Amino acid sequence: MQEKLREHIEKIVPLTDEEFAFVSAHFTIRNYKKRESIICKGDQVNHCYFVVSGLLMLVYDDESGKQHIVSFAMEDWWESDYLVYHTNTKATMSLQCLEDSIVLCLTLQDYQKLCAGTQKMEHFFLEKAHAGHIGSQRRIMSFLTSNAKERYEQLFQRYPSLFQRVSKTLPASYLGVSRETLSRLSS
Amino acid sequence: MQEKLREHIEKIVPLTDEEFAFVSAHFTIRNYKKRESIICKGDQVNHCYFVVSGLLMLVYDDESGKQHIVSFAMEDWWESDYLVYHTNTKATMSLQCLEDSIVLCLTLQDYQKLCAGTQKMEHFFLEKAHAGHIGSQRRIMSFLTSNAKERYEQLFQRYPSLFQRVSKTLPASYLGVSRETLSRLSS
DNA sequence: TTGAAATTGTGATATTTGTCACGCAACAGA
DNA sequence: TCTGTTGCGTGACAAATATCACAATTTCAA
Repeated sequence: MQEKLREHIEKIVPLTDEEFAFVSAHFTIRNYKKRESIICKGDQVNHCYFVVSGLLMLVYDDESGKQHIVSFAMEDWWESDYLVYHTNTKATMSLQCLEDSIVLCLTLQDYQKLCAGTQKMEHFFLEKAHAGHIGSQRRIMSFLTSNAKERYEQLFQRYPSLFQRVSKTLPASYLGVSRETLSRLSS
Repeated sequence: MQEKLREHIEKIVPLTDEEFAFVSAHFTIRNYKKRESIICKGDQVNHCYFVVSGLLMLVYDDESGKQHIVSFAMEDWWESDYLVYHTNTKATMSLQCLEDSIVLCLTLQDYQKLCAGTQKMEHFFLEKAHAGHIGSQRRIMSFLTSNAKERYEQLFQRYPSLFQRVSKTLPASYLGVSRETLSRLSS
């Protein structure tokens, strides 16, 4: 399990065995079943999560009861309600498992210790944050420049497997389209 | 000029005079006039920019000639075509001045030197990257949960001055709405 | 000052997308 | 196996938004 984390980090910064032992000691491992919630709306958010295996989604439920998927998190992804994680407020979103999943959990305190303790890890998280920012920007561009059909095609091209792993309602609410419209587009 | 940068950084990490002198030495200052382009589509992107004063926009022009505003950058903001900045490819977007502007420029090499040289700066940029990521996520949520009118109101509430500083075509193309629709919404 | 260009509002209409309703098929749990 | 739930497609219609056209106003440079 931890090996996956090491590989993942070492794509960006190489680590000695001792360094990785230090890093690794800050994570705890957890198993979740399909449909379980890792974070519920209103929770204190103490952890961010590295997905070892499985599939998660970060969801916002609006007042009218509609679900909006802010992001999916597949293997090797980091996820949390970051706004809340960094400001220590209560979760506005929930983080749910779409498949049985194994995650590594990191508390905010340990995250800060890791960053302060080894510049390598701070660098690693900086690179990840950049990648996240660039990814979000791509998604914003997609909203600005593309209609529903084009956004669907872009998502399909980027994550073809996603459509086999989850029901089509979910990509629809990630794309900001009703499931009926998505159904018509994809047929 | 550099004082603004120092204040800005010190909101996150305190710096000694020597430290700031070291940081400051990596930036060069530039003036641009309204309508000038700091980055043009196709350029090599060598710098990222800290806006001392003025107003910039990051724009993507699609094949059909439509303009899409990926972001505005006001005083105290950092901006660049980050994807390109970090991957050393050619600009897909352009960065234009909406007012006479003063910016501080940082090359990628110097950015890396700064990060490697002082953990404080790496930490500073990490915090900035998080804030950027959270901001993008907010905008994505806005696309997912809100119609044109609500998005307009959110933007207006967040940056009321923007609507006095630029023509209404621009907020429209930031919101992903035609200028006609925006005009009808705001009247 | 003056004339050209840019900005803005608004009507008419087309297009895209959402909503509601329904039936059928697949699937999971008792 | 039975049965309720969920997922999926699709028709009919409604709502949101885009597009095109035009006139009034403002801005700005010669």
